[in-house]
This record gives sequence, structure tokens and C-alpha cells, in this order.
Amino acid sequence: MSVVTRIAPSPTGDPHVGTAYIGLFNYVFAKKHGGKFILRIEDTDRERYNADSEMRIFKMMHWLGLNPDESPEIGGPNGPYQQSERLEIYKKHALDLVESGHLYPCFCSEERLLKLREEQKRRKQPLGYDGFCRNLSKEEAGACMAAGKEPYVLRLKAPSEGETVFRDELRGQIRFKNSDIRDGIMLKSDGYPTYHLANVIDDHLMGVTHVLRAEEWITSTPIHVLLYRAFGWDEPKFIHMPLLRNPDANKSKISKRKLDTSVDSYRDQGILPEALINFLGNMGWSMPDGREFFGLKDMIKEFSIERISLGGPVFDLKKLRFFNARYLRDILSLEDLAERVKPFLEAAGYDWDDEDYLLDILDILKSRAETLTEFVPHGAYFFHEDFSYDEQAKKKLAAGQKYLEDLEREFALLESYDEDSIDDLIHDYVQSQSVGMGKVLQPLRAALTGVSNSPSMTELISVLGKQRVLKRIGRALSYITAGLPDDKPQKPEAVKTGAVS
RNA sequence: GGCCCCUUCGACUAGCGGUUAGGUCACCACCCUUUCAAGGUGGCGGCACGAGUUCGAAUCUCGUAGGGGUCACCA
Repeated sequence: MSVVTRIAPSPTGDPHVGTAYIGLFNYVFAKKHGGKFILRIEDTDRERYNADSEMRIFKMMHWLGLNPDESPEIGGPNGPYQQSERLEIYKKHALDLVESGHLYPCFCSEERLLKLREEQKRRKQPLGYDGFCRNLSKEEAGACMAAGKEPYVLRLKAPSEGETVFRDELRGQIRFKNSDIRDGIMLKSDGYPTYHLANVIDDHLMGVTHVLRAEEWITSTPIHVLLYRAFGWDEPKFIHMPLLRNPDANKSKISKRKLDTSVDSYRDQGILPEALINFLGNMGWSMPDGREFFGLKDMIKEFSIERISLGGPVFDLKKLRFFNARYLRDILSLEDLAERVKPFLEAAGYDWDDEDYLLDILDILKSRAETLTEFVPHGAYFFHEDFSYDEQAKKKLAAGQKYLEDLEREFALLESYDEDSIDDLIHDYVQSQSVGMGKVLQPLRAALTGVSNSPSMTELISVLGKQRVLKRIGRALSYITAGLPDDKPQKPEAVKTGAVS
């Protein structure tokens, strides 16, 4: 049997990390077994529908490398892949179930339902439909329709006795008493199906063999099972993944209010898709050999659902950033890194003479950045000559005037401008002055960067090049003696972003 | 509240009857070092609890507790 899985997001807002998470496992599971991965859009809630969101879901999947084999974008043999375009299919199947007595029309008004719910709450009874329309005869139903009691809905006629048992591949048998299964609405009065109906019909028609979805669906699985059986269809295998959790005390289900759940937002913050995938791959799953760094291909190679753990994993930003940092400094090639960083630098208004200069900069900056965006503040002084000096730097400059004057001369005379020569020059000079390295290098750092923390001076001097170095020392010296023409108090942020007034 | 699921360091996890309970993030210390990182070394810290099964339980069973999910004309 060939494996078919699917991700079925609802386009109602920002592309969600939960979609990415479940999408990842569906994708990997399908590919592991040489099967197909389908992207289906569940847009049956026209109140919350958002066309922009749908586009962004497609983009997210591509960005993450979770490319579906069938989708609204690329089509496929079992389309359409947007549920809003499958209304006739649902209607036909729903009517079949009415015919066979598994679904029944319900004419109850919203007011009655509301009242019923309040009454149940007041009496502390279990909530749910009371079956008022459950046993209407055909004649009575017809009379209701004739009396203009439309629109009406179609409800599931859940068995009142016995139990519904199904198997979760990770948890084993799960049983529900049928009396606990409510007569839920399957077809809404606007002609759209609810999740349960649409999901079952589509999964069957699209040949889905394995339903990997979040644990929150376990309680509605018996409804789905009842539907499969009512249709006379084989059930797929159910695999319920643990729920991603908020990092709060209780570890509640991941939510927008407590955590940034937008994949787009992480992308904009400079998180790499590889890092996000890798991070998500470690949530509730582990490599057989304990490896923590792996890509999609590795995960496909080693994947098995037996290694899924069921405790809900907390979505920990710190660990995500750690993964991202590892990709930035150790896993991506310098050239690859450059391509990823460029859009962020360009957006900040930076430009550079040549590619090699950029590569050099990234090489010495990459162990200091956890996200792509951090290259912008960290790299500010590489791209502008008119940076300001922060308070620390100003103090260092004032204390180091003599050293700067000497070094300006020394560097001007330096013939071979490479790291070794620079290193020698500095060491010789420091020795000649009989002072600590810091006494000399801190003012120099201030002069070259405007800040008091930076990469190694030798690297910096080498990467900046002789011209810039001399120019900057000169500028610093004139600042010391005269103050810069625009020597206004600078906010630290101004330095960070590279913006100079 | 009913029903369902879950439970190993603060977080992510390894473990699937016999281990000094291992690794990673975070945190702390030290080393390296001109500063900031990175890196190296070490440290802190855990089997929710109680019974039972067994020669032997983190691992199996039951109970208790705790947490989560779900009870919509949302998915």
C-alpha cells in the first residue's frame, strides 16, 4: 500500500508554526515510505477566511522545503484542493448519509440552542445537542421545510449505545462511549460542511492512508470513525502528534497570545528555514543515534513513528535561536550565508564595494550573530564611515590619543598589509610602550568601530583595509582635539542600526 | 465539571527489567583572550507520588496527584 499523507491548514491568519510542525511530520513520513504528501486548504469557514493567508501558507511550505505533491497551486488527480470548491461533493455524500439514516436534518434555531446550552450549564449537565430533531419523521421534516423552517443543518445521528473504538498508532486503542458522542453538525446551514464531514470525505477521496495531526483531534476522532463506517469506507491510520506548548507555567497549547506563532515572523527575524525545520524535528522526535543537527533528508532517512514521544514539547525560543546560530556559523557555507544576509543588509541601506569584502565581514561576524537580522547592528561600522562613538568609546579615545597618533604613522608606513604583519606591528608597538595590550587596542577599537566590543583587532584591521583604518584613526584624532562637527549626544540605537544623524 | 490524552534535570530528549540515569539548550565557574562572541574543560540539576509484579524497576500493572486537550452552524 502506497502512503499518502496530507496537511490541511485553515487559511485564517498568519501561517502557523503548528502547521509547519505537523506539515513536517506528514512530509517526512510520506517521503520515508516513498508516498505522496498533499496540501489541502480547509476554507469552509467563510467568516474567518483570508485569501492572503492562503497564499502565505503556500509560500511558507516552499520556504521550509515541504513541497507537496498535490496542492491547490500545482493541482493533482484528486482536486480541487480547496474545500470551498468541493461543495457539491460534500452535499452529495451528506445526502447519501441522510438516506441511510446516519445524518438527520435539524431545524432548531440558534436561540433554542443557546437557551439549551445555558440550561445545561446551569444544571451542570454535559453540554451538547439534546436530539430535539433527531427523530423527526420524513413527513415532519418535510413539513418543517414546507413551513419555511429553512435553513436547516444536517447532524450526525450518533449511536446512543455501545462504544466506538479506534486505534491511535502511538497510543494504542482508544475507546469512547457512544453516549458521549454528540450529534454534531456535519453540514452547516450555509451549505458548507464542518471540518468533520469535509475531512473524512476528502481524506477518503484523496486516498489519504495516514492521518498525522495534532493531539487536540483525538476527541473528535470517534465522529470521524463513525462517518467512515457510515460511508462503508476503510479508515486511515491515525497518528496523533503531541501538541506544541507555550513556555508558561502550565504548558498550555501553543498560542498567539503567549508566543510568536507566525512562521513569517520568524523568517523576518532572520531565522533560517533549515534551523526551524531542524528545531521542529527535535520536538517530540529524536534521531536513533542521538544526533540533534539534521536536515530534511537525514530525517526522512531515519524516520519512524516509534521514536515519537508523547509529552507535549515546549516551544523554546532560546533553543530555536541556538539552532539558528549553529547554522549561521558552522553549517552554512560563507557564500550561502552571504546570500541569506544580503537582503537584510540591503534593507538597512548598507552597500559594499565588492563581494570579498562582504565575505570577510561575515566571516568574522558570524560567530557573533544568532539571527540574520543581527548582522545589521553588528556590522554597522563596516558599511559607514560616519558612525558615531558611544560613551565608552569616547572615554577610550580620550585616553589613547598618543597611541592613536603613533599607530597612524606606523600603519601608514606598513608595507605588507596582512594579518601577520599587523600582528607584529601591534605587538612591537605595545612592547615599545611598556603597557598592556588593552591600553593600546581599546582606543584603536574605539577609533575603528565607535564601540567598545568588537571582533579581534587584527582581523578587523585586516578586513577594513589600510585606507579605511588610516581614515578612521584620523577622524578619531580630529574628534579628540576638536570634537566632531555633529558631535551631538547619540542614542545607542543610532549606532546599532547604523543610522547616523 | 464529563470524556480523552500525557508525566525522566528549568527546557528539548536518550532510556524500552540489571546504567554511578546519558546528551543538548539555558545557567554558573574556569581556560583561551586586547574587548565581545565563538571554542575548550568542569559544575548545577531529574525518573510526580503510593502500592503491586519481580531476585531486581525510570522501564510492567493498578491507584492517586498534577498538567494538557475537548465538549461551536472554528478548524
